[in-house]
Amino acid sequence: MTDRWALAPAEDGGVDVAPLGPDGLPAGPVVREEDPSRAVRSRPDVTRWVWRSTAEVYPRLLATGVRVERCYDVEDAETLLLGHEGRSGEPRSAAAALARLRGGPVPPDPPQRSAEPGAQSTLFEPQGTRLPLTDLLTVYAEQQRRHARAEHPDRMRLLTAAESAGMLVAAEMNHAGLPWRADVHRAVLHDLLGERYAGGGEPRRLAELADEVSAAFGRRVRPDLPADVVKAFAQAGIKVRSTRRWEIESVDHPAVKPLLEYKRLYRIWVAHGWSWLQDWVREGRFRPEFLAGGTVTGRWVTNGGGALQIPRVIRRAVVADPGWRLVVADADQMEPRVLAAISRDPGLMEVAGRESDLYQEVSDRAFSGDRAQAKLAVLGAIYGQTSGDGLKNLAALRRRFPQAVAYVDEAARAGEEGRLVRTWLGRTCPPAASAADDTGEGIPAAEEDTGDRAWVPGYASTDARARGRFARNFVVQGSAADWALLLLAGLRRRCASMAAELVFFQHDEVIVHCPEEEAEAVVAAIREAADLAGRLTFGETPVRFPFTTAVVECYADAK
DNA sequence: AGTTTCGGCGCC
DNA sequence: AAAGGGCGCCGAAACT
Repeated sequence: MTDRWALAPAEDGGVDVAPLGPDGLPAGPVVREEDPSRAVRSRPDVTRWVWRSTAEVYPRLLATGVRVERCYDVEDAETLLLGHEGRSGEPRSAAAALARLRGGPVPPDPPQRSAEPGAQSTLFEPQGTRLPLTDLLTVYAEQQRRHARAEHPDRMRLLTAAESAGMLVAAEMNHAGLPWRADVHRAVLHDLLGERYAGGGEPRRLAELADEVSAAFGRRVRPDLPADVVKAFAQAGIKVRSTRRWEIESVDHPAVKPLLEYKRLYRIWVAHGWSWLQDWVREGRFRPEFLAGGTVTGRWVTNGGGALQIPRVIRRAVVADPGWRLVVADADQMEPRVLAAISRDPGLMEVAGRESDLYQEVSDRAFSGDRAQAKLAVLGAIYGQTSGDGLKNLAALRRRFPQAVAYVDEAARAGEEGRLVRTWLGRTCPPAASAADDTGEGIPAAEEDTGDRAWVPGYASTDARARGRFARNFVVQGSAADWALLLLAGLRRRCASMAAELVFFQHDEVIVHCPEEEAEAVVAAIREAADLAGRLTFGETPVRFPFTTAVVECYADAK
């Protein structure tokens, strides 16, 4: 029978549900259920739930122990479809989509709230305009037709399905939390920073380093104030334009060493110190809010706690529960492998078809054995390096892997010219932030007077160049994010039959928390999911996506 | 006084 | 060696 059902929260705390036919329209009556969890639990044969917003519905289900196999997130799909259609500036709520269909006034999107420490407030609040189930399905049915009009309909369907799966994963990670030992964290802080003083001021070690810096300059200097430091260097006869580490490092002055150490420890103190611990860790779990597809490229972001920037020394505090393990899995050289897959460059695909160190392989072929140079060249090509040794290295890369370099060059040109640029699955980079709706898409804004100027190498404006670099990186980083979604979806599926839980994801790295006896099965599941994700995302190519996996009790012991 | 931007740096 | 992509976070500085 029907395996797709739709679900829409009602005003009274209940939900409306209805089975869907192949056309995406109701294939049976709409039923009102008082208890959302029971509505789902009592329909175990449903393999995909269509709903407005995973963030609205799914946390409530998880709180009562209910999980779903798949979903389709209408508002996420709307965002992806609008982007693909070159309409990324338009409101993306389901209500807006409905209004566009009916020709009424289109409501603007509600402002996004930012997370507050420990608030968890998003769990029970609808964060958008509710839509009656029949209206939601009107939007859904039209979205099905819009998929068919996409540049690659099958890929577009895969993209929206994959990102919906990612939203389930994100909600489940938010629910599970990352195992966190506050006592270990405190021990690390004490070890690095020394005792805290009453009143919330700097801990002992920072105060000592500040004194050393002041002594070296011969006057009181606050090392946390860049302007103060620049002035102090100037008085010592040393011109520095900023206090960035790479600029200070080469300066010959006794203040440099304690200053750099101060900056390192200061960073840990303010970003992951005692107040962070107080704010973000509860009952042995760090609970950031993962947001799938939170960036233009499709990379995830987190709200609160800086979960994607946990310093290495602090990872000591991430410890598995007793009898459990952390399976830490890191994709090896993901971005160049993705470049091989999307460009179909024969040489690079052959290199990426091996599981061995890709940079070493590239180096052997194009850089006479200098791995570091090869790595810089590959990353420079992806990031759009414009100067330094990178250019010389790029030439060597271009000779050996012309199709790969041409692929990112073409993306850069499209970006500079203001054309749409897409990932392999069809996530689309807006041409530029529109002047009307400048809510900060992260896209460098277009200049007003360059629209009709032909693209000439070397003559593009600074802004156009920035857009070019963005677009060049977008196709690789974004396609990598496409692949990562498929990986997560596959891994989630394999973990569903185990006690294992996904607890962390960071671009090309995933952590699974599982009983010790499941660890080897999880390692195997990651490899299988990676292979499958490679085939599903990019089709049949020789490219492999190997992982480095470690089964550990403590995150810091991985790699 | 409250809000936004900046400088710097953590991660990939 | 030098500076090219994506983020979030913090305090201070620069606004209103």
